[in-house]
Amino acid sequence: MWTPEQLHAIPQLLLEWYQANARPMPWQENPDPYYLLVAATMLQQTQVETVLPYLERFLQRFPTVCDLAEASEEEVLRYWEGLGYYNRARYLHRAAQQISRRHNGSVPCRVEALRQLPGIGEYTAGAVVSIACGKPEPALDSNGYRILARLLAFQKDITLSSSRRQLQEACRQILPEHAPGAFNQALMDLGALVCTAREPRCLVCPLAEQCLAFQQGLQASLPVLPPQQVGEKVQDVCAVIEHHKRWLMRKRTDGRLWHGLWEFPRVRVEEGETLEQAARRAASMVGAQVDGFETVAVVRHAVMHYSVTLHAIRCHLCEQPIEGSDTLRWVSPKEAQRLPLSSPMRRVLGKLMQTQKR
DNA sequence: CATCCGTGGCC
DNA sequence: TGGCCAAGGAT
Repeated sequence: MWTPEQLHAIPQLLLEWYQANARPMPWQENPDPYYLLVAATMLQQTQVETVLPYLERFLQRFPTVCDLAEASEEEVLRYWEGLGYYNRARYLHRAAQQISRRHNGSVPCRVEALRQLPGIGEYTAGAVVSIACGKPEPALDSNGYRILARLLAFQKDITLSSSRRQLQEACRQILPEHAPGAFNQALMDLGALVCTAREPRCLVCPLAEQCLAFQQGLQASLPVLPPQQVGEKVQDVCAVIEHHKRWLMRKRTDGRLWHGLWEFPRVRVEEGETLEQAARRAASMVGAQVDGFETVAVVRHAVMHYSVTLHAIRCHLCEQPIEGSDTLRWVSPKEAQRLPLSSPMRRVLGKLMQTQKR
């Protein structure tokens, strides 16, 4: 796999580059395992610049494992709102509760123990133990896989589990025992700053001389990735059901998209269906009969491979009132603002509040 | 192994 | 505007 020359030169050159070019991270002063656990979880599929303000707010509110374990899921989600992948927040919350009970409130520093916890995979466990505990474990993220694939001119799809295993093994062979945390972070910083997905800056790369892809002029066509799905355009409607200046909101509990977040009852517009018909269907989903439809907001957003136009349609409750429950509430505008919402639903609420003022 | 889960920035 | 991408993990 590696030539003897690469085996020695790569970790050396990478660590030297890292000493001069490391991006400052808030945990560098105090690499606490709990801090790293929260940070690594937030950083899953999410860029550093996006995470940092969330991380600060989150740790200020939940400074210890126990603070997080004792909080309500709804409050945890409120602090996660806007970061996406909300299962991460719910798993982290549960992990904190398990650490509280089974590990006396201190985050374990063994990969096998961490991997038992919900939401913690190979990357997150490796990041925590290597950075917070100095243990020689790889922490390969998409940056690491991309860099290793280019260094080795690796020709197979790097998202295959067989490829991942090979690249993890390759990483172990060059992982320095004395500085695993710095090495792992160096891979991520090099991937973010130099060995980028598009237009890698090979002319300033410390590993250019060791990189088989660069030598063969393949850096732009590696790594090999699977073909991706084509985007689909869809229309959604949410029903803003009003009654005595309150709105009927429901909590999503389908275990899928936006699980645990609140919304105005929402449906996908079906083929041949009008927006008003869809609004009736959204209302009937929570047992409400409505009339008096008026579009109050149109919000465009993207979810995964869908491109969504969300129409918020205000309507009035007719006939008997609807009973609230754990997952259904009549809320004042002020109460609505305090609920955890998805980003598009937060924008709908913002427009509603604007029109309310006038 | 395939699919699902968010969002914002960039070009 | 639309596609791509980012400190992945669960089912």
